[in-house]
Amino acid sequence: MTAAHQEPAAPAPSDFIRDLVAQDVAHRRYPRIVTRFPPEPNGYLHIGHAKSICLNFGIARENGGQCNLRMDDTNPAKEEVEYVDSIIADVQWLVAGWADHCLGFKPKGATPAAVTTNGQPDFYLAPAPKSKVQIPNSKIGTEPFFASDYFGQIYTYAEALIEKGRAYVCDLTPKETEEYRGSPDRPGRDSPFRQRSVAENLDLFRRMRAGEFPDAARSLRAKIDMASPNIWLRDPLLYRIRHVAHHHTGDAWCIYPLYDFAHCLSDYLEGITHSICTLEFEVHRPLYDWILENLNLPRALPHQYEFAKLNLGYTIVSKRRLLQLVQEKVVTGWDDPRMPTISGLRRRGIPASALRRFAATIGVTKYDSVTDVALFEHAVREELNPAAPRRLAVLRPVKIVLTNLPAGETVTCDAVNHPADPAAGTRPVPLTREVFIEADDFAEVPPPKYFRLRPGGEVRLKYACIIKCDEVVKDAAGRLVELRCTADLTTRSGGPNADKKVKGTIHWVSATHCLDAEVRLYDRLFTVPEPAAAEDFLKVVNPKSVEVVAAKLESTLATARAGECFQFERLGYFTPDAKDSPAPASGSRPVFNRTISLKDAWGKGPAA
RNA sequence: UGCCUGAUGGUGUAAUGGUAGCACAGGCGACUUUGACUCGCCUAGUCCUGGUUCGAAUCCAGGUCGGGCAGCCA
Repeated sequence: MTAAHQEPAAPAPSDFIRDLVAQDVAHRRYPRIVTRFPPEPNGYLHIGHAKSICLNFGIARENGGQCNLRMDDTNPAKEEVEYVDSIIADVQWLVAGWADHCLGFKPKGATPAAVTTNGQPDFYLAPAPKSKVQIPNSKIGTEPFFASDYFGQIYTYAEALIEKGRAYVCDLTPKETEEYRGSPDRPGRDSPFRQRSVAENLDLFRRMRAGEFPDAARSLRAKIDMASPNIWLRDPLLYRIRHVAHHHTGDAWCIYPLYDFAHCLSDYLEGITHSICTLEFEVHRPLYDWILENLNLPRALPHQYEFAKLNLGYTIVSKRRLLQLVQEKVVTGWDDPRMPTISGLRRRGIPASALRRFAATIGVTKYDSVTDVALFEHAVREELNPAAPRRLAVLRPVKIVLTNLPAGETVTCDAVNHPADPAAGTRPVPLTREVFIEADDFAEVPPPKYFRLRPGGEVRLKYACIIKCDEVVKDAAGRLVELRCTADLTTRSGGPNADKKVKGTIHWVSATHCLDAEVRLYDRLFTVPEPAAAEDFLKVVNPKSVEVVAAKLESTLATARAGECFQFERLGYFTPDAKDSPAPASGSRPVFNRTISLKDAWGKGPAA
């Protein structure tokens, strides 16, 4: 984006969660609103996470609060630092210029501090001062929150539960545990180890921690109710034994807390007020509350709220399946521009503001829906249209010889940089004897209502003049070689016949001044509206999701850099590829990605 | 057949007992040196059956249909 672009002055969004937050604010139930975005670092963030980020950061922003970025890293078997790095980069990019002042990071290495709250011992981990939030990853700087930084504290809470008789060490095997749990319509049975003494539980739990037992030999369980209609209240597991190194804590632990135990406590330790998650955690909420309520915690407790995650048409929004696409090399990586990952979308040229606009458009509800991709595409065009400078580029060139223009002569034309913004100015584009036009813009046998170039017909070269097609030259095989046309220079802007009307105006570039480039044209990755519902989603991958063309660009595009977005007139929005673009001035062909085509009422489909 | 939860045009949503509105998509038209943008007009909806009420998308009851939950995943 070359032009600074402000967030649209839209009315503050409203939804059922924001309404609840507003009530809590009105009743002063918390000193400050604190939310969190808690991804597990086992994959890259995608557009569904973008919805959640916009919700959590949006609420923080609208209430003068803060939103902590927290790695929910309690399962070392699946997690990697590559993922934590990508998550940090993606969140910062998405939030930049919008809610970075709300982004909660902690001082590097910080863990919850012992404090006294209302005369009671307590633990709390404050975010870093705002001034330092901008420099994550430096040695003395800040970093995201990590659930794994709370393992010590969580362990202490586990012992507290044991001492209260609310948790016990269970020796059932995983298989037996499943059998004892019962089923949704059949109550479970008590574990034979349920009545162990506090002393024995404490001893066993400490020995679990000390590494005396092999994986899965024992577990720590909450003692709640094996007959509960809610499966998650049937003595859920709190801790499991896993002799595995952790990406953040190394070999410090061989027992790891499960999500249900770690999450609510992480929220509490960070002073989270509103813990917002997706619908599948609804049945876990009673457990979330049970754990916190059974620990006599002195500060106000966080509460969990659930919303429907995003489902997008023609798209897969599932880390597991996205990982499959990467592993099976259906795409080139997590940041392939066809991927709905935040890094893929960014590389594709989608601005962060478009993701935010999209999030605001779809709102937040508990209704499980499939959002039409058209809503997303609209948000992208809404952001790009006012911001993207216009350029001329020909994707599938056809040569035109302007027979009345001498070779070597250059007619300099003025092209406007943005039709809606005179301040963007103009740039010179050279008209020469040989130019390229789009293959689509000539039809030897035009269909009805076709108003571009045809044999004997006239068309305007945008910003230049009207030309007439005198002759169609073909080779022996009948393939089009070139079009021989005459240019009517009196129809140039400012010329005596400038106002002459022709039905069509087409884009073009000078054959002698243009730049060769590789342009990648992307289409949807799947051929069906709901690939997630397909028997095998890999079988509905669109075989034509990318097409690479050798294009001719106006020479001013030589200095374009990744991150900048241009509208190639009549075609769509394009951006230099951040990974494959050659170094500037290297002389190699630049590589552009098509972010999105222009709407096309004529072709009724993706342009070009 | 257990528990939790939801249902408003094709899609996403608003209306919080008082005129069912907005956006997208679709259609028609105006404008146009982008078949874009912009502008105007149009199409199209409260899951069903009862009940409460002067008045129900909203409250109540019963149904129907959808989603979620039985990992030592999150």
